[in-house]
Amino acid sequence: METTLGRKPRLNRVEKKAQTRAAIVAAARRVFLARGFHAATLDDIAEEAGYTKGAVYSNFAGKDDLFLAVLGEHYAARAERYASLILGGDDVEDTYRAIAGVMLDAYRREPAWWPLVSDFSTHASRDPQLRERLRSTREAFLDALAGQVDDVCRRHGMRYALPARDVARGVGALMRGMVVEWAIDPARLDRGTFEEMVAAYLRGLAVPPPERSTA
Amino acid sequence: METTLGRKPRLNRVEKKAQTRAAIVAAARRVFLARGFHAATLDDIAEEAGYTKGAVYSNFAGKDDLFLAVLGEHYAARAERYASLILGGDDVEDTYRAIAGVMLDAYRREPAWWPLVSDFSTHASRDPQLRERLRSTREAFLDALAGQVDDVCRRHGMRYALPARDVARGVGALMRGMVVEWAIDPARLDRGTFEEMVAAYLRGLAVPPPERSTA
DNA sequence: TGTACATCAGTGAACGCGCGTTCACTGATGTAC
DNA sequence: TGTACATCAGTGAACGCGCGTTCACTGATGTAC
Repeated sequence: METTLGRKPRLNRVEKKAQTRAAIVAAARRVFLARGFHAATLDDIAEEAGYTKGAVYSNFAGKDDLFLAVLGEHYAARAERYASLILGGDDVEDTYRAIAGVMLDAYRREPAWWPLVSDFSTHASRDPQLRERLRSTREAFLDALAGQVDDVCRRHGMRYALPARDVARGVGALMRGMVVEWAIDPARLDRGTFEEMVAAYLRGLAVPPPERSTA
Repeated sequence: METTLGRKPRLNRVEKKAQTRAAIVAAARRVFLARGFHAATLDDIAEEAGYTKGAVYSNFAGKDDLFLAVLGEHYAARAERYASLILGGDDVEDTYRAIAGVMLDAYRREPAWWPLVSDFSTHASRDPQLRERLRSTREAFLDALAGQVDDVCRRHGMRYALPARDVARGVGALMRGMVVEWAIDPARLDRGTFEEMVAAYLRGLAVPPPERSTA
């Protein structure tokens, strides 16, 4: 005796397929994170989802297409969360460190995510069509981040020497690069150091330089 | 009638093996750059070098070991070149832009190099022994870069908020991250933008902030 | 200088293995009447 | 409501392919005497 909010025993074909697709994407995310893009196999993913490889091919064009689906969901969820996360205090420096902190926390939660995207990017860059799909997926995500940068500018009455989108791209690049360092040598992962790096980049990009003697 | 400086017709075993090894490393570099770490095969490499796969295994423990040899040679050559390259003018800003320029030129010359190292890093991070070998190889290279940072400090009578090694690590990270962006969307490769990013990072990291009214 | 033996860099072929993709098929769901 | 047929999500197995690694062997180089 379940309400309509509970698991419906009867699903039509469209609903059932959507459910299967979602299960595969969720399973793919886990397997990709656990094994990396190259080492993750469609067998692993199908089994993790409780289906066979055929089910994957019934829902996706192939491994690349499946990964793009995982990536799209990830970015959508991230953009939503970011939208209300980086508020910070009255000091811009606090906001800068908060930005670094949010990224670092995400990394600590899923350290394999960033290398995963890096590997897929290298892979995708060798196939024009795939590269274009990845590009547009990422660019949509960068829109959200650029919006955050604009918010920071508005709140603190300032501007940067580069377009908001490039400001965000740089922060992401710094993070992505440091993730490689941390992968090689986890001992280098230091919150204070990374906060200082991000803050320095944004501080140095601000124009005119922020005056500390405002308050 | 060649002098002793010419190609010696007679090579003893040690010399001949060293020659083979060098040829394989050089061929490996080309094939890795052309196809990427995962897609490059030992068959490709051996053929490119003019040997069979057995010759590779006679000189290296395997694919990973061979890549580390390529990496070691690259870093050695780079460290040497850097040592006399980033001189810059009287303005620190010029030096910052020169640093960005040197990296960008290297990228333009061999765009596949950075993704190659990123992919190998992800790969190596999954094997403790391999990761340690990569770590020490990289750390040696970072020593050279840290030396460059110290030179800049000495020349301009300044210091940074982070140890020289981390300053360098951050610049490298920014570059590595942007390379991923450029791989996805080559149109984003813009000299001015990247110079501004690197300059902003270093400018923001300087303590106390550089005074423009010195001259 | 010459001979007999030892070494070992590089050969060539096979091994062992697993992956992404395809495809004929099935049986539950959907549709037409 | 019931029947006959159509659809298609997911199955299961095979296909096609290539890779990293191993290994018995060879023949040129090195060594001992």
